[in-house]
Amino acid sequence: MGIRLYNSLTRGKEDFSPGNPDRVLMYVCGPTVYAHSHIGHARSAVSFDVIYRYLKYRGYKVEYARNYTDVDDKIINRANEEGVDPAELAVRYIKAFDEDMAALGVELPTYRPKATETIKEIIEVTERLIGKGFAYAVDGDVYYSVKLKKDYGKLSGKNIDELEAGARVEVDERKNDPLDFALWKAGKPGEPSWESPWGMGRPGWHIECSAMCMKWLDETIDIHGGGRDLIFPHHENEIAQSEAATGKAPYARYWLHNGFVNIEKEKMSKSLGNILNIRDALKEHTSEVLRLFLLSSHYRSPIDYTQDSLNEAEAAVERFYKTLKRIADECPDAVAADSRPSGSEERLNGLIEAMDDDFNTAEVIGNIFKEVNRANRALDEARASGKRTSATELSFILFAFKEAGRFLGIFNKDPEGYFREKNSRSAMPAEEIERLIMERNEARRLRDFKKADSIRELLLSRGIALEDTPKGTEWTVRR
RNA sequence: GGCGGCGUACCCAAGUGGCAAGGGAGCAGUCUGCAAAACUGCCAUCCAGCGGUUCGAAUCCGCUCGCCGCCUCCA
Repeated sequence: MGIRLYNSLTRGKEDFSPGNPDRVLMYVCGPTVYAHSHIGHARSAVSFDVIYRYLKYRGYKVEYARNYTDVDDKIINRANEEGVDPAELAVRYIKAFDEDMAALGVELPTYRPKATETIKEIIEVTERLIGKGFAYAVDGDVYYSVKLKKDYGKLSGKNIDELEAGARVEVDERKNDPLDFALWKAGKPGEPSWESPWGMGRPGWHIECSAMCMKWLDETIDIHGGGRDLIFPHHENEIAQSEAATGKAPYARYWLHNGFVNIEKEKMSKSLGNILNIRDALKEHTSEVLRLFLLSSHYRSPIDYTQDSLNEAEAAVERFYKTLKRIADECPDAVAADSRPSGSEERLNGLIEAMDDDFNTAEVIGNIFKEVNRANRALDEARASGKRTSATELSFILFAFKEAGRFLGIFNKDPEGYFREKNSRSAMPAEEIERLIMERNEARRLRDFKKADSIRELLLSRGIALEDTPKGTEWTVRR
Protein backbone atom coordinates (compact mmCIF):
# COMPACT_ATOMS: atom_id res chain seq x y z
CA MET A 1 0.00 0.00 0.00
CA GLY A 2 1.16 3.49 -0.73
CA ILE A 3 -0.07 6.99 -0.23
CA ARG A 4 -3.60 7.85 -1.24
CA LEU A 5 -4.68 11.45 -1.44
CA TYR A 6 -7.78 13.45 -2.16
CA ASN A 7 -7.53 15.24 -5.48
CA SER A 8 -9.71 18.33 -5.78
CA LEU A 9 -9.56 17.91 -9.56
CA THR A 10 -11.29 14.53 -9.56
CA ARG A 11 -13.10 14.96 -6.22
CA GLY A 12 -11.93 11.62 -4.97
CA LYS A 13 -9.04 9.79 -3.38
CA GLU A 14 -6.39 8.48 -5.72
CA ASP A 15 -3.21 6.48 -5.39
CA PHE A 16 -0.25 8.82 -5.29
CA SER A 17 1.85 8.08 -8.33
CA PRO A 18 4.31 10.85 -9.11
CA GLY A 19 5.90 11.32 -12.51
CA ASN A 20 9.28 10.55 -10.99
CA PRO A 21 9.62 9.29 -7.41
CA ASP A 22 13.13 10.66 -7.29
CA ARG A 23 11.90 14.12 -8.11
CA VAL A 24 8.43 14.76 -6.72
CA LEU A 25 7.44 18.30 -7.63
CA MET A 26 5.22 20.24 -5.28
CA TYR A 27 4.10 23.84 -5.45
CA VAL A 28 2.05 25.65 -2.83
CA CYS A 29 0.67 29.17 -3.10
CA GLY A 30 2.30 31.34 -0.49
CA PRO A 31 1.22 34.66 0.99
CA THR A 32 0.68 38.05 -0.53
CA VAL A 33 2.99 40.05 1.66
CA TYR A 34 1.11 43.21 2.61
CA ALA A 35 0.36 42.47 6.27
CA HIS A 36 1.24 40.08 9.05
CA SER A 37 0.23 36.53 8.31
CA HIS A 38 -2.73 35.11 10.16
CA ILE A 39 -3.65 31.77 11.60
CA GLY A 40 -5.15 30.71 8.25
CA HIS A 41 -1.77 31.09 6.60
CA ALA A 42 -0.37 29.06 9.47
CA ARG A 43 -2.79 26.25 8.75
CA SER A 44 -1.90 26.13 5.09
CA ALA A 45 1.81 26.27 5.83
CA VAL A 46 1.66 23.64 8.57
CA SER A 47 -0.57 21.32 6.54
CA PHE A 48 1.76 21.35 3.57
CA ASP A 49 4.79 21.25 5.83
CA VAL A 50 3.54 17.94 7.18
CA ILE A 51 2.77 16.68 3.68
CA TYR A 52 6.26 17.68 2.56
CA ARG A 53 7.86 16.03 5.56
CA TYR A 54 5.81 12.89 5.16
CA LEU A 55 6.59 12.48 1.46
CA LYS A 56 10.26 12.68 2.33
CA TYR A 57 9.72 10.32 5.24
CA ARG A 58 8.23 7.81 2.80
CA GLY A 59 11.36 7.94 0.71
CA TYR A 60 10.45 10.39 -2.01
CA LYS A 61 12.88 13.06 -3.12
CA VAL A 62 10.78 16.19 -3.07
CA GLU A 63 11.34 19.59 -4.58
CA TYR A 64 8.96 21.98 -2.92
CA ALA A 65 8.38 25.55 -4.01
CA ARG A 66 6.32 28.11 -2.11
CA ASN A 67 6.14 31.61 -3.49
CA TYR A 68 5.85 35.10 -2.13
CA THR A 69 3.49 37.37 -4.04
CA ASP A 70 5.41 40.58 -3.60
CA VAL A 71 3.81 42.76 -6.24
CA ASP A 72 0.08 43.22 -6.18
CA ASP A 73 -2.74 45.76 -5.80
CA LYS A 74 -3.06 45.16 -2.08
CA ILE A 75 0.62 45.77 -1.51
CA ILE A 76 0.54 48.96 -3.56
CA ASN A 77 -2.54 50.24 -1.75
CA ARG A 78 -1.14 49.49 1.66
CA ALA A 79 2.19 51.06 0.77
CA ASN A 80 0.42 54.20 -0.43
CA GLU A 81 -1.54 54.39 2.81
CA GLU A 82 1.63 54.17 4.81
CA GLY A 83 3.56 56.37 2.45
CA VAL A 84 6.29 53.80 1.92
CA ASP A 85 7.75 52.11 -1.11
CA PRO A 86 5.78 48.97 -2.10
CA ALA A 87 8.97 46.96 -2.47
CA GLU A 88 10.04 47.98 1.00
CA LEU A 89 6.67 46.99 2.44
CA ALA A 90 6.91 43.60 0.74
CA VAL A 91 10.39 42.99 2.10
CA ARG A 92 9.21 43.85 5.58
CA TYR A 93 6.36 41.33 5.48
CA ILE A 94 8.42 38.63 3.81
CA LYS A 95 10.74 38.88 6.77
CA ALA A 96 7.79 38.74 9.16
CA PHE A 97 6.34 35.72 7.37
CA ASP A 98 9.69 33.92 7.53
CA GLU A 99 9.90 34.62 11.24
CA ASP A 100 6.39 33.29 11.78
CA MET A 101 7.15 30.13 9.83
CA ALA A 102 10.33 29.54 11.77
CA ALA A 103 8.46 30.04 15.04
CA LEU A 104 5.91 27.46 13.92
CA GLY A 105 8.63 24.96 13.11
CA VAL A 106 7.76 24.93 9.40
CA GLU A 107 10.64 23.55 7.35
CA LEU A 108 12.00 25.72 4.61
CA PRO A 109 10.73 24.73 1.17
CA THR A 110 13.38 23.87 -1.40
CA TYR A 111 12.61 27.06 -3.32
CA ARG A 112 11.02 30.30 -2.18
CA PRO A 113 10.64 32.37 -5.33
CA LYS A 114 9.33 35.90 -5.45
CA ALA A 115 7.10 37.22 -8.21
CA THR A 116 9.38 40.21 -8.71
CA GLU A 117 12.31 37.90 -9.38
CA THR A 118 10.39 36.02 -12.03
CA ILE A 119 9.41 38.90 -14.31
CA LYS A 120 11.43 37.60 -17.25
CA GLU A 121 9.70 34.22 -17.13
CA ILE A 122 6.29 35.82 -16.65
CA ILE A 123 6.83 37.86 -19.79
CA GLU A 124 7.95 34.75 -21.66
CA VAL A 125 4.84 32.77 -20.73
CA THR A 126 2.67 35.72 -21.63
CA GLU A 127 4.31 35.95 -25.04
CA ARG A 128 3.80 32.25 -25.57
CA LEU A 129 0.12 32.65 -24.81
CA ILE A 130 -0.19 35.55 -27.23
CA GLY A 131 1.72 33.57 -29.85
CA LYS A 132 -0.70 30.68 -29.50
CA GLY A 133 -3.67 32.98 -29.71
CA PHE A 134 -4.82 32.47 -26.12
CA ALA A 135 -4.05 36.01 -25.05
CA TYR A 136 -4.28 39.51 -26.51
CA ALA A 137 -2.76 42.87 -25.71
CA VAL A 138 -4.81 46.05 -25.33
CA ASP A 139 -3.32 49.42 -24.38
CA GLY A 140 -0.45 47.90 -22.45
CA ASP A 141 -2.59 45.28 -20.72
CA VAL A 142 -2.57 41.64 -21.72
CA TYR A 143 -5.61 39.45 -21.17
CA TYR A 144 -6.13 35.74 -21.25
CA SER A 145 -9.11 34.56 -23.33
CA VAL A 146 -11.03 32.23 -21.10
CA LYS A 147 -13.43 31.02 -23.79
CA LEU A 148 -10.81 29.46 -26.02
CA LYS A 149 -10.15 26.44 -23.84
CA LYS A 150 -13.20 24.26 -23.59
CA ASP A 151 -12.25 22.57 -20.35
CA TYR A 152 -12.08 25.85 -18.43
CA GLY A 153 -13.81 25.29 -15.11
CA LYS A 154 -12.75 21.69 -14.61
CA LEU A 155 -11.22 22.29 -11.19
CA SER A 156 -13.95 24.44 -9.68
CA GLY A 157 -16.82 22.70 -11.44
CA LYS A 158 -18.01 25.88 -13.02
CA ASN A 159 -19.20 26.36 -16.53
CA ILE A 160 -18.44 29.45 -18.46
CA ASP A 161 -22.00 30.29 -19.51
CA GLU A 162 -23.27 30.32 -15.96
CA LEU A 163 -20.32 32.33 -14.81
CA GLU A 164 -21.12 34.96 -17.40
CA ALA A 165 -24.76 35.10 -16.45
CA GLY A 166 -23.95 35.79 -12.83
CA ALA A 167 -20.77 37.69 -13.39
CA ARG A 168 -20.15 40.21 -10.67
CA VAL A 169 -16.97 41.36 -12.28
CA GLU A 170 -17.13 44.92 -13.48
CA VAL A 171 -17.21 45.01 -17.23
CA ASP A 172 -14.09 46.36 -18.81
CA GLU A 173 -14.87 47.49 -22.34
CA ARG A 174 -11.42 46.64 -23.54
CA LYS A 175 -11.74 42.96 -22.71
CA ASN A 176 -13.14 40.64 -25.35
CA ASP A 177 -15.09 38.91 -22.65
CA PRO A 178 -15.88 39.91 -19.07
CA LEU A 179 -14.32 36.70 -17.75
CA ASP A 180 -10.94 37.33 -19.34
CA PHE A 181 -8.30 38.05 -16.75
CA ALA A 182 -5.13 40.11 -16.80
CA LEU A 183 -1.78 38.46 -17.40
CA TRP A 184 -0.03 41.80 -17.53
CA LYS A 185 -1.17 45.18 -16.28
CA ALA A 186 -0.02 48.47 -17.75
CA GLY A 187 1.86 50.46 -15.14
CA LYS A 188 0.45 53.58 -13.57
CA PRO A 189 2.76 56.36 -12.47
CA GLY A 190 4.29 55.62 -9.09
CA GLU A 191 3.61 51.89 -9.25
CA PRO A 192 6.32 49.26 -9.47
CA SER A 193 6.82 48.58 -13.19
CA TRP A 194 9.02 46.55 -15.46
CA GLU A 195 9.80 46.86 -19.12
CA SER A 196 7.88 44.53 -21.38
CA PRO A 197 6.93 44.16 -25.03
CA TRP A 198 3.67 45.91 -24.09
CA GLY A 199 5.28 48.82 -22.33
CA MET A 200 6.02 49.39 -18.67
CA GLY A 201 3.84 47.31 -16.41
CA ARG A 202 3.54 44.53 -13.87
CA PRO A 203 2.27 40.97 -13.81
CA GLY A 204 -1.27 39.90 -13.02
CA TRP A 205 -1.83 37.62 -10.08
CA HIS A 206 -2.40 34.19 -11.60
CA ILE A 207 0.43 34.21 -14.11
CA GLU A 208 3.21 34.51 -11.54
CA CYS A 209 2.46 31.08 -10.10
CA SER A 210 2.49 29.45 -13.52
CA ALA A 211 5.79 31.10 -14.33
CA MET A 212 7.44 30.32 -11.00
CA CYS A 213 6.26 26.76 -11.18
CA MET A 214 7.74 26.28 -14.63
CA LYS A 215 10.95 28.07 -13.73
CA TRP A 216 11.72 26.18 -10.55
CA LEU A 217 9.93 22.90 -11.05
CA ASP A 218 8.58 21.89 -14.44
CA GLU A 219 5.75 22.34 -16.94
CA THR A 220 3.98 19.41 -15.31
CA ILE A 221 4.13 18.98 -11.55
CA ASP A 222 2.86 16.39 -9.14
CA ILE A 223 1.21 18.30 -6.32
CA HIS A 224 -0.22 21.79 -6.29
CA GLY A 225 -1.62 23.07 -3.03
CA GLY A 226 -3.21 26.06 -1.39
CA GLY A 227 -6.19 27.22 0.58
CA ARG A 228 -9.68 26.18 -0.49
CA ASP A 229 -10.56 29.69 -1.51
CA LEU A 230 -7.89 29.64 -4.19
CA ILE A 231 -9.72 26.99 -6.22
CA PHE A 232 -11.61 29.72 -8.00
CA PRO A 233 -10.51 31.79 -9.71
CA HIS A 234 -6.80 31.50 -8.98
CA HIS A 235 -6.09 27.83 -9.52
CA GLU A 236 -8.65 27.55 -12.28
CA ASN A 237 -6.88 30.34 -14.13
CA GLU A 238 -3.49 28.88 -13.42
CA ILE A 239 -4.54 25.60 -14.99
CA ALA A 240 -5.99 27.34 -18.03
CA GLN A 241 -2.97 29.50 -18.77
CA SER A 242 -0.37 26.85 -17.98
CA GLU A 243 -1.99 24.15 -20.04
CA ALA A 244 -2.66 26.58 -22.88
CA ALA A 245 0.94 27.75 -22.87
CA THR A 246 2.59 24.34 -22.71
CA GLY A 247 0.00 22.27 -24.51
CA LYS A 248 0.46 19.73 -21.73
CA ALA A 249 -2.20 18.47 -19.37
CA PRO A 250 -2.57 18.04 -16.53
CA TYR A 251 -0.56 20.98 -15.30
CA ALA A 252 -0.61 19.39 -11.85
CA ARG A 253 -1.53 15.77 -11.22
CA TYR A 254 -2.94 16.30 -7.73
CA TRP A 255 -4.61 19.41 -6.38
CA LEU A 256 -4.72 19.63 -2.60
CA HIS A 257 -6.67 22.29 -0.73
CA ASN A 258 -6.69 22.96 2.97
CA GLY A 259 -9.80 24.05 4.87
CA PHE A 260 -10.38 27.34 6.64
CA VAL A 261 -9.81 28.37 10.22
CA ASN A 262 -12.78 30.03 11.89
CA ILE A 263 -12.40 32.11 15.02
CA GLU A 264 -14.94 31.20 17.69
CA LYS A 265 -17.21 29.79 14.93
CA GLU A 266 -16.98 32.87 12.76
CA LYS A 267 -15.13 33.33 9.54
CA MET A 268 -12.07 35.51 9.87
CA SER A 269 -12.64 38.71 8.01
CA LYS A 270 -11.56 42.28 8.03
CA SER A 271 -15.11 43.50 8.50
CA LEU A 272 -15.58 41.39 11.63
CA GLY A 273 -12.16 42.51 12.82
CA ASN A 274 -11.37 39.03 14.07
CA ILE A 275 -8.23 38.31 12.10
CA LEU A 276 -5.81 36.48 14.33
CA ASN A 277 -2.17 36.99 13.43
CA ILE A 278 0.25 34.16 13.91
CA ARG A 279 2.42 36.25 16.17
CA ASP A 280 -0.52 37.16 18.38
CA ALA A 281 -1.55 33.52 18.64
CA LEU A 282 2.03 32.66 19.59
CA LYS A 283 1.81 35.07 22.50
CA GLU A 284 -0.98 32.94 23.95
CA HIS A 285 0.22 29.48 23.03
CA THR A 286 3.44 27.73 22.17
CA SER A 287 4.03 26.77 18.56
CA GLU A 288 3.69 23.14 19.54
CA VAL A 289 0.22 23.74 20.96
CA LEU A 290 -0.77 25.59 17.80
CA ARG A 291 0.57 22.85 15.57
CA LEU A 292 -1.17 20.14 17.58
CA PHE A 293 -4.41 22.11 17.37
CA LEU A 294 -4.04 22.49 13.60
CA LEU A 295 -3.16 18.84 13.10
CA SER A 296 -5.91 17.48 15.34
CA SER A 297 -8.42 17.79 12.52
CA HIS A 298 -8.08 16.64 8.96
CA TYR A 299 -6.41 19.26 6.77
CA ARG A 300 -9.40 19.57 4.45
CA SER A 301 -12.00 20.17 7.17
CA PRO A 302 -12.85 23.59 8.49
CA ILE A 303 -11.70 24.09 12.07
CA ASP A 304 -12.72 26.44 14.84
CA TYR A 305 -10.06 28.29 16.76
CA THR A 306 -11.70 28.53 20.17
CA GLN A 307 -10.37 29.05 23.66
CA ASP A 308 -11.57 25.56 24.56
CA SER A 309 -9.92 23.73 21.69
CA LEU A 310 -6.62 25.50 22.27
CA ASN A 311 -6.75 24.66 25.97
CA GLU A 312 -7.36 21.04 25.04
CA ALA A 313 -4.37 21.06 22.73
CA GLU A 314 -2.30 22.49 25.54
CA ALA A 315 -3.47 19.80 27.95
CA ALA A 316 -2.61 17.14 25.39
CA VAL A 317 0.92 18.47 24.85
CA GLU A 318 1.38 18.54 28.60
CA ARG A 319 0.19 14.96 28.97
CA PHE A 320 2.55 13.84 26.28
CA TYR A 321 5.65 15.41 27.82
CA LYS A 322 4.71 14.31 31.31
CA THR A 323 4.72 10.76 30.07
CA LEU A 324 7.99 11.25 28.24
CA LYS A 325 9.51 12.56 31.45
CA ARG A 326 8.19 9.62 33.42
CA ILE A 327 9.79 7.21 30.99
CA ALA A 328 13.10 9.05 31.26
CA ASP A 329 12.92 9.11 35.07
CA GLU A 330 11.61 5.64 35.72
CA CYS A 331 13.06 3.63 32.89
CA PRO A 332 16.28 5.21 31.61
CA ASP A 333 17.14 1.94 29.87
CA ALA A 334 14.34 2.55 27.39
CA VAL A 335 15.76 5.93 26.51
CA ALA A 336 19.24 4.51 26.20
CA ALA A 337 18.04 1.68 23.95
CA ASP A 338 18.71 1.59 20.24
CA SER A 339 16.84 4.41 18.57
CA ARG A 340 15.48 1.92 16.08
CA PRO A 341 14.88 -1.20 18.17
CA SER A 342 14.52 -4.32 16.07
CA GLY A 343 10.96 -5.52 15.77
CA SER A 344 9.57 -2.05 16.28
CA GLU A 345 8.65 -1.40 12.67
CA GLU A 346 5.36 -3.14 13.23
CA ARG A 347 4.62 -0.55 15.86
CA LEU A 348 4.66 2.10 13.19
CA ASN A 349 2.16 0.48 10.88
CA GLY A 350 -0.85 2.19 12.38
CA LEU A 351 0.80 5.58 12.03
CA ILE A 352 1.93 4.94 8.46
CA GLU A 353 -1.47 3.66 7.41
CA ALA A 354 -3.15 6.73 8.84
CA MET A 355 -0.75 9.09 7.10
CA ASP A 356 -0.95 7.16 3.85
CA ASP A 357 -4.69 7.74 3.88
CA ASP A 358 -4.74 11.36 2.75
CA PHE A 359 -2.43 12.51 5.54
CA ASN A 360 -4.79 11.71 8.41
CA THR A 361 -2.86 13.45 11.16
CA ALA A 362 -5.86 13.34 13.51
CA GLU A 363 -5.78 9.58 13.51
CA VAL A 364 -2.02 9.57 14.04
CA ILE A 365 -2.45 11.77 17.08
CA GLY A 366 -5.16 9.44 18.39
CA ASN A 367 -2.73 6.55 18.01
CA ILE A 368 -0.01 8.44 19.80
CA PHE A 369 -2.23 8.92 22.82
CA LYS A 370 -2.98 5.21 22.84
CA GLU A 371 0.75 4.70 23.16
CA VAL A 372 0.90 7.31 25.91
CA ASN A 373 -1.66 5.27 27.80
CA ARG A 374 0.30 2.06 27.21
CA ALA A 375 3.47 3.65 28.49
CA ASN A 376 1.85 4.95 31.67
CA ARG A 377 0.19 1.63 32.29
CA ALA A 378 3.48 -0.22 31.97
CA LEU A 379 5.12 2.22 34.35
CA ASP A 380 2.28 1.97 36.85
CA GLU A 381 2.47 -1.80 36.81
CA ALA A 382 6.18 -1.71 37.44
CA ARG A 383 5.65 0.72 40.29
CA ALA A 384 2.99 -1.48 41.84
CA SER A 385 4.97 -4.69 41.55
CA GLY A 386 8.24 -3.09 42.56
CA LYS A 387 9.91 -4.57 39.50
CA ARG A 388 11.71 -2.78 36.76
CA THR A 389 9.72 -1.91 33.69
CA SER A 390 10.40 -3.77 30.51
CA ALA A 391 12.62 -1.43 28.56
CA THR A 392 11.72 -3.14 25.32
CA GLU A 393 8.07 -2.17 25.38
CA LEU A 394 8.90 1.40 26.29
CA SER A 395 11.63 1.69 23.72
CA PHE A 396 9.11 0.65 21.06
CA ILE A 397 6.81 3.39 22.24
CA LEU A 398 9.60 5.96 22.25
CA PHE A 399 10.48 4.88 18.75
CA ALA A 400 6.91 5.46 17.57
CA PHE A 401 6.93 8.93 19.16
CA LYS A 402 10.20 9.77 17.53
CA GLU A 403 9.11 8.71 14.09
CA ALA A 404 5.77 10.51 14.29
CA GLY A 405 7.60 13.58 15.53
CA ARG A 406 9.65 13.64 12.36
CA PHE A 407 6.71 14.18 10.06
CA LEU A 408 4.31 15.95 12.41
CA GLY A 409 6.92 18.40 13.59
CA ILE A 410 5.64 18.07 17.18
CA PHE A 411 6.35 15.78 20.11
CA ASN A 412 10.03 15.93 19.30
CA LYS A 413 11.47 17.95 22.15
CA ASP A 414 13.18 16.35 25.08
CA PRO A 415 11.01 16.58 28.19
CA GLU A 416 13.60 18.54 30.15
CA GLY A 417 13.60 21.20 27.48
CA TYR A 418 9.85 21.29 27.32
CA PHE A 419 9.39 21.85 31.05
CA ARG A 420 12.30 24.23 31.29
CA GLU A 421 10.75 26.38 28.59
CA LYS A 422 7.33 26.17 30.15
CA ASN A 423 8.53 26.94 33.65
CA SER A 424 10.66 29.80 32.46
CA ARG A 425 7.38 31.68 32.03
CA SER A 426 6.74 31.54 35.74
CA ALA A 427 5.87 34.83 37.37
CA MET A 428 7.72 33.76 40.53
CA PRO A 429 11.48 33.21 40.55
CA ALA A 430 12.46 29.56 40.54
CA GLU A 431 14.66 29.97 43.63
CA GLU A 432 11.73 31.25 45.61
CA ILE A 433 9.55 28.38 44.47
CA GLU A 434 12.25 25.89 45.41
CA ARG A 435 12.64 27.51 48.80
CA LEU A 436 8.89 27.24 49.48
CA ILE A 437 8.89 23.62 48.34
CA MET A 438 11.67 22.84 50.81
CA GLU A 439 9.79 24.62 53.54
CA ARG A 440 6.66 22.62 52.71
CA ASN A 441 8.52 19.33 52.65
CA GLU A 442 9.99 20.11 56.06
CA ALA A 443 6.46 20.77 57.32
CA ARG A 444 5.30 17.50 55.77
CA ARG A 445 8.12 15.66 57.48
CA LEU A 446 6.97 17.10 60.78
CA ARG A 447 3.40 16.16 59.79
CA ASP A 448 2.35 19.78 59.94
CA PHE A 449 -0.04 19.29 57.04
CA LYS A 450 -1.90 22.50 57.69
CA LYS A 451 1.23 24.48 57.01
CA ALA A 452 2.18 22.24 54.07
CA ASP A 453 -1.19 22.75 52.45
CA SER A 454 -1.14 26.48 52.98
CA ILE A 455 2.18 26.68 51.14
CA ARG A 456 0.77 24.67 48.29
CA GLU A 457 -2.25 26.94 48.09
CA LEU A 458 -0.05 29.99 48.16
CA LEU A 459 1.92 28.69 45.21
CA LEU A 460 -1.22 27.70 43.35
CA SER A 461 -2.57 31.20 43.75
CA ARG A 462 0.60 32.40 42.03
CA GLY A 463 0.11 29.96 39.16
CA ILE A 464 2.42 27.23 40.38
CA ALA A 465 1.06 23.69 40.76
CA LEU A 466 2.88 21.10 42.86
CA GLU A 467 3.04 17.36 42.39
CA ASP A 468 4.54 14.99 44.92
CA THR A 469 6.15 12.16 42.98
CA PRO A 470 8.40 9.27 43.99
CA LYS A 471 11.25 11.38 42.69
CA GLY A 472 10.34 14.33 44.91
CA THR A 473 8.15 17.37 44.62
CA GLU A 474 7.86 18.93 41.17
CA TRP A 475 6.30 22.14 40.07
CA THR A 476 4.80 23.40 36.83
CA VAL A 477 3.28 26.62 35.65
CA ARG A 478 -0.46 26.45 35.36
CA ARG A 479 -2.33 29.07 33.39
C1' G B 1 -29.39 31.04 -8.69
C1' G B 2 -24.66 27.81 -9.89
C1' C B 3 -20.73 24.68 -7.71
C1' G B 4 -18.81 22.17 -3.41
C1' G B 5 -18.64 20.52 1.68
C1' C B 6 -20.50 19.22 6.41
C1' G B 7 -24.12 17.23 10.34
C1' U B 8 -20.71 11.10 15.03
C1' A B 9 -21.55 11.28 22.95
C1' C B 10 -21.74 17.32 27.23
C1' C B 11 -17.44 19.60 24.04
C1' C B 12 -13.40 18.66 20.27
C1' A B 13 -12.60 14.75 16.76
C1' A B 14 -11.14 9.91 13.74
C1' G B 15 -13.78 6.20 11.30
C1' U B 16 -16.51 5.79 4.04
C1' G B 17 -19.82 -1.73 3.79
C1' G B 18 -18.75 -6.19 9.02
C1' C B 19 -20.11 -5.61 16.03
C1' A B 20 -18.49 3.33 17.10
C1' A B 21 -10.32 5.52 17.66
C1' G B 22 -8.38 9.36 20.66
C1' G B 23 -8.56 13.83 23.71
C1' G B 24 -11.17 17.16 27.12
C1' A B 25 -15.16 17.51 30.79
C1' G B 26 -18.13 14.58 34.36
C1' C B 27 -19.03 10.44 37.93
C1' A B 28 -16.98 6.23 40.81
C1' G B 29 -12.54 3.60 42.38
C1' U B 30 -6.92 2.59 43.10
C1' C B 31 -2.75 5.47 44.74
C1' U B 32 -1.79 9.84 48.24
C1' G B 33 -1.31 12.71 55.01
C1' C B 34 -4.45 15.57 51.56
C1' A B 35 -3.88 16.73 46.63
C1' A B 36 -1.99 16.46 41.73
C1' A B 37 -0.49 13.17 38.04
C1' A B 38 -1.18 8.26 36.40
C1' C B 39 -4.17 3.94 36.11
C1' U B 40 -9.13 1.24 36.23
C1' G B 41 -14.42 1.38 35.48
C1' C B 42 -18.82 4.18 33.80
C1' C B 43 -20.21 7.80 30.00
C1' A B 44 -23.26 7.13 21.64
C1' U B 45 -27.58 -0.54 21.42
C1' C B 46 -25.96 4.23 18.01
C1' C B 47 -23.72 8.00 14.07
C1' A B 48 -29.44 15.01 11.83
C1' G B 49 -34.40 12.73 10.07
C1' C B 50 -37.10 9.44 6.71
C1' G B 51 -37.00 5.77 3.01
C1' G B 52 -34.06 2.30 -0.24
C1' U B 53 -29.85 -1.19 -1.76
C1' U B 54 -27.33 -5.29 0.99
C1' C B 55 -26.62 -11.36 4.61
C1' G B 56 -24.82 -6.81 6.87
C1' A B 57 -24.48 0.70 6.49
C1' A B 58 -22.42 5.97 10.52
C1' U B 59 -20.19 4.35 5.95
C1' C B 60 -23.63 3.26 -0.81
C1' C B 61 -28.38 5.58 -3.20
C1' G B 62 -32.78 9.00 -2.87
C1' C B 63 -35.52 12.67 -0.33
C1' U B 64 -36.14 16.15 3.86
C1' C B 65 -34.19 19.42 7.61
C1' G B 66 -30.02 22.26 9.51
C1' C B 67 -25.10 24.53 9.05
C1' C B 68 -20.94 26.27 6.11
C1' G B 69 -17.61 27.62 1.99
C1' C B 70 -16.71 29.40 -3.09
C1' C B 71 -18.88 32.09 -7.27
C1' U B 72 -15.48 39.57 -4.92
C1' C B 73 -6.81 39.17 -6.37
C1' C B 74 -9.58 36.29 1.41
C1' A B 75 -4.96 30.70 3.17
